[in-house]
Amino acid sequence: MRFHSPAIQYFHAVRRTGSIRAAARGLNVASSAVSRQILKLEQEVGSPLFERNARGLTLTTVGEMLARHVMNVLQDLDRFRSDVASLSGTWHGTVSIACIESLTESVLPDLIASHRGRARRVSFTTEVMGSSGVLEALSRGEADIGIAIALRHPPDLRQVALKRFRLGALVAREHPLARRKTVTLAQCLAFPVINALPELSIYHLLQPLIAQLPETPEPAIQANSIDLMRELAARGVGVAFQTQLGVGRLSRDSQLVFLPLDNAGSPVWSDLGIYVRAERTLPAYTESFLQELVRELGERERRENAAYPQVA
Amino acid sequence: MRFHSPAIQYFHAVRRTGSIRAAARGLNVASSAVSRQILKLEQEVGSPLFERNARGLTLTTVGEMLARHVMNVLQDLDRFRSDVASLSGTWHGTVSIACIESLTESVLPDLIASHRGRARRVSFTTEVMGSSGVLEALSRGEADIGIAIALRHPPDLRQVALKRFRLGALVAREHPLARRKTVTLAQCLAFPVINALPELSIYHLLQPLIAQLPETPEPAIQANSIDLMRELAARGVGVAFQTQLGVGRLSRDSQLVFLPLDNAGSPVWSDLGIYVRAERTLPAYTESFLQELVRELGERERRENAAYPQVA
DNA sequence: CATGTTGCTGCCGTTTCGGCAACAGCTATA
DNA sequence: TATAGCTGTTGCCGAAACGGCAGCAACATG
Repeated sequence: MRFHSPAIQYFHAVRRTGSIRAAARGLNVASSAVSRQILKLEQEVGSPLFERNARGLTLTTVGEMLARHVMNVLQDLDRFRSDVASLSGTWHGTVSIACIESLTESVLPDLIASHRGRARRVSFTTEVMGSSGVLEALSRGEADIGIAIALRHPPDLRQVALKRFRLGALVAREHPLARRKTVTLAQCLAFPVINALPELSIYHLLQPLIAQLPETPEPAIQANSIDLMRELAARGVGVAFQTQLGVGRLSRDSQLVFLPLDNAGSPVWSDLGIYVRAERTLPAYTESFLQELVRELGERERRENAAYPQVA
Repeated sequence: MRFHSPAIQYFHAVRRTGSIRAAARGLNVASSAVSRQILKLEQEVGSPLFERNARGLTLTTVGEMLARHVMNVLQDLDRFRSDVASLSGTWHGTVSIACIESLTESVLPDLIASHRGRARRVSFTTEVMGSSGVLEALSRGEADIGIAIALRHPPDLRQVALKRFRLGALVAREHPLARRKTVTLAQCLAFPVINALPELSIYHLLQPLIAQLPETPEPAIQANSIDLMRELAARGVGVAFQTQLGVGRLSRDSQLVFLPLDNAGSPVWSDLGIYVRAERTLPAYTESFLQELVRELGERERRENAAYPQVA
């Protein structure tokens, strides 16, 4: 089922690899064939598509425009294929997800497991990265669904849903703060804290609030792994901060306690966005999983915000 | 700039014409070439795309799926072309509009004229048809922008905007009703009326209201042309019904008077929808005109609904 | 300076494409 | 019922496009 001219596919491969020879290797063809198709494309468009650096190729402005078109074509071809397959009862395909770390502890594994239970032929590829990386991966067509902190997103992406979760402190069961219902940032900073490094979005949520406090916090541990921070908190090393999303099981086993943050009387929100390329119709199986993801996150949002009292 | 395999374009032509030979004529190639490309496509998809009737070809279910994909590809190619062109300062292209008759008197000619004044290189194709025809033309990819009475639209279309205009009676200046501010349907039916035939949407707006009246109206003129109905009303033949959109100039010349309908104390609305294919990104010049169209219709909606009193 | 990489280009065999003419199947008309 | 006109399909063959091989110059890295 390859009814698009080779030029399209070759161009796509060259854009991804940034090199003609590398693309040729991946396509199992001679590099000369790839080179010629690119040259032919440039001749037909009437403008160079790549800048030839000595160490590979970079897209020109026109090249980026064509890349957008080619991505639309190939992604829609994918959707068409899945539509035809689903007509003959065969539902198969791969859902590719790019997300931030908060989802890996409970939300994503639960969802994928339950989905695979129903649709065995749908496989998954998930890649964990930073919020901006998620958006970029989506833009480059390297993922179908993205979950990230809701920043300003580029116009080629569409925000399917926006869910807010309360940011809270994570402490061991034996921690002095553990018996409270909520905590303020100042109360936490009286103890050793496990700070997020700037590459984590939690850093950018908390930093402005910390800056407002009169006292400078005592030296603390810094980390860039949500998982590590959680485990550290469980061992009583200090107070960690994250949304309750990343702490489902551990808190069920009662090793950890989650305390919603109270910032001058109001909660601290962490906004999670679900993103998709705008110029695209998803394959049925991807759309189906997306709906479940939105529903599940909405469910957790409702449940968690009901479980903890509003900070008057 | 034809970097898509001939099969795609041939398939598209065959779908439109419903015949291989007709498509071949339009493409200036031998019919055998077209036939082979279609056969090759069917082989690669693994399923027939057309049903061979003795008098031409009809799409199968899989064929319709491919048609959707091909339309997405070709329309997006169009957008890409316009993007490249606009990069070199050249803005040209054709905006294709399908709309109902109410727009032809004033809205569309005004807008097109003013737009061509600014962007001389953008040309227009407009086709007038019934509301359902507008939606079908859009679905088939035969128009870029559709304006129709806001019915339930198929999922492959997107309603860009929804504007409501008051339905009213149209009478000559000398008509006995002409001095009123508003009229009820019953008042109109005391005079000869010019009824719309079922192919016009006005019929479906008024019929349920007429059916509620106790008295059966006296025999009247029936027509399927908004223009004709307007001219008849101007000559004092009877009372016509339409939105004020279709009566801009004549009422300015004071030959006609527009009287908003009052139906048991509330206005009678005619909902106008602006539609676009959902799985599509419009070329810049089309998008630009679309924005103007939405703005202009919104402007008229505001102006007209302010010009006439609310029926308490 | 040597080595490895990059993209590009003749040369040539293979594949694909398209035009011509003929064929079978069907419909409408006489 | 016979004929004319349409439909899509199929061999045959020339032309165009494609792809592989080997070699080229340009540049980066050691």
